[in-house]
Amino acid sequence: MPELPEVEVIRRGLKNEILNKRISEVKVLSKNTVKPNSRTFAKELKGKSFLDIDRIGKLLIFELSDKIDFLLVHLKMTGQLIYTDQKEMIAGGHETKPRSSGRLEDVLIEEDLIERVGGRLPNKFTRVIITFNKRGSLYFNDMRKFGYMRIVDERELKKIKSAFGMEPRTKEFTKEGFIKAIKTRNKSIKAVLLDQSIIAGLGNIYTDESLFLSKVDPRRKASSLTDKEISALYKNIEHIIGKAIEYKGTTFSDYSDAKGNKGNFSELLQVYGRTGEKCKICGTKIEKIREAGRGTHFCPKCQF
DNA sequence: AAGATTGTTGCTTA
DNA sequence: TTAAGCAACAATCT
Repeated sequence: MPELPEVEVIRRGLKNEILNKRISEVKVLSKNTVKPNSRTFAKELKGKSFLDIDRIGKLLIFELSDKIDFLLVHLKMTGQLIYTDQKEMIAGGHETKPRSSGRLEDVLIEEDLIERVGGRLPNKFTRVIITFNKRGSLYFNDMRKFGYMRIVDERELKKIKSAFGMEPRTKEFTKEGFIKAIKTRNKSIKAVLLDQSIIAGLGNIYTDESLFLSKVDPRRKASSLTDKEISALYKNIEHIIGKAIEYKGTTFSDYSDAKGNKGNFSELLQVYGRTGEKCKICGTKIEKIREAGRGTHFCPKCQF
């Protein structure tokens, strides 16, 4: 369930840790997770380093030091990217006891990581391990195996990027452009906001939250929204995405940042996951329906 | 024990 | 072309 804010927090965290470090080892524990195949994947990464990490929508883009290829990572629903340079974590499989050095500092760091990640790494959901300079490792965990890692060249990257719509909090995300994008669609506003080719980065949580803040019923046809409503929606999307990044994302079940930390935005959620609870504005019970094929939370009194 | 679940793609139908 | 609905991907929880 990572959406734009969660992926952005991961991107920033990772940038501080792994740039310009030589990749010494690549372990693929689940072959369908990487494309095109395990052998090519490992070969393309080994010996290189990451020069930069970029993002479009929910897709992470790692620039490789050969200046030709890029590593794309999509976390889909349950993917996690966690970096640690704890030797114990790397050395010990989940059946092995941690081999702590015994130094107080190391023990504390290790216990802290276990606390945050919920266990030692790798765990049974670890699909890929990328190790740098024989020390720190980047773990790609993904319970449901929907996520992927993929190497592409510049041409493919360009093509993939072109399929994304405008992205909140960038200069292309203008009020005028947004109004036009909404007004010209006949499907529901919920479906439009979730459509990555129209607006990039919103998922189920921030879509429901933005619509609540804007007092718009998620079932409304996008084209039926007034300029005033769309303007409010525009402002609220910008606001909520910014706020969520500030709070390090929303942790519902699987999300954690690059260091395994949980996000703190959950406490600010107004409707998502609050089915049957009281609306914080009017006290009416929050309802959950199905719209655009997704569980959709809203206040039947505040949103119309 | 059937049904629901965060994201995305692709297929079918209208 | 556009939109809606659904299955699939896999694992877990209720």
